[in-house]
Amino acid sequence: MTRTIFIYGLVLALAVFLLKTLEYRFLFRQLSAEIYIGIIGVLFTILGVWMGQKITRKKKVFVTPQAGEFRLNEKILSETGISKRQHEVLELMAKGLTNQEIADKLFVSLNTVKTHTANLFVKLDAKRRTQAIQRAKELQLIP
Amino acid sequence: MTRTIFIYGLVLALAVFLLKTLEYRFLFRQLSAEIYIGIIGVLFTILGVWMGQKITRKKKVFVTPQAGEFRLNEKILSETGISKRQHEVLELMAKGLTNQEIADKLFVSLNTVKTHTANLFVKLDAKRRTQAIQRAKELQLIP
DNA sequence: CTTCAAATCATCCTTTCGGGTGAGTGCTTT
DNA sequence: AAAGCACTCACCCGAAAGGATGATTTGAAG
Repeated sequence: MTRTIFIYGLVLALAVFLLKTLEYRFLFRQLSAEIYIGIIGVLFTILGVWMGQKITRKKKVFVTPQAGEFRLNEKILSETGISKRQHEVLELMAKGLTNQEIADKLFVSLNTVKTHTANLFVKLDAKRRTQAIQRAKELQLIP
Repeated sequence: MTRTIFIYGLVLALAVFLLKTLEYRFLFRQLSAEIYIGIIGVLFTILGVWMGQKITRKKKVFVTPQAGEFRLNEKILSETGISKRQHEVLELMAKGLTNQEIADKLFVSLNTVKTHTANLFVKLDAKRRTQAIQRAKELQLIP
């Protein structure tokens, strides 16, 4: 953003200087003022279009984080107090695995998984696993 | 798009005319050419930004359908043979509601919802509701 | 009018979830 | 050393989910 504005200012200054220099040499007597203004207008319109895209494109990158690749929101992760192990369980849960399948995959007992899920539900303020998944996606804790 | 270009042309012509008229009356002797050009530049830059946004905004609507808003994939919906009612149930299921809550919301019995979910699982090739939700999202049947 | 699919509801039975509670181990922080 | 936390596991119990099957109604298509 800052660089975009800087470049804009640079081009603006350059254009003013350039046109001013040319004005008294070749163009002023050969071209009418209307055409002169028109050229400037078109030039800066193009510049404006370019600038506008730069600015809005960067905005869209920040506003829509779920578009494209997933990036874990570690801030919220620490805020909710979800541990690594719990996050693992959460991911497998979201894939549609049962507690037993999760237990097998993580080489722990079913009861352990149930404890993890129970703690997850509290931290995610959910009553069911489907709700927990929904919440976790909103909070960008899972893809 | 066409209207945007039309408006642009209109404003361009208007500006040229306006500035040309003013030029020989008040400004030309009072303001230096640099400032004069600068004003034109800034004006048309703003115009360019506005135009660029108009154009790219319309492009984004057509080019990136899944980024941002959700658009149902009706092709897959018909391929899987999921009915309207089943799709309703699917959406509520994905929100984390229990079968009983879905039944209350749709004014049908719990058994009816269970039948719908059972049929959904077959059509989505899922064994559990969490799996069904996962599959449905992949197939763009739900947001 | 018949056929068919969708939607509705039911009953029976099994599996999975989730809540509550207690407890042992190991690592880090104080 | 003691406290705190994450991780582990266990048992009990009720709620929710899921499987299988049969039945009725209704609207659309043939």
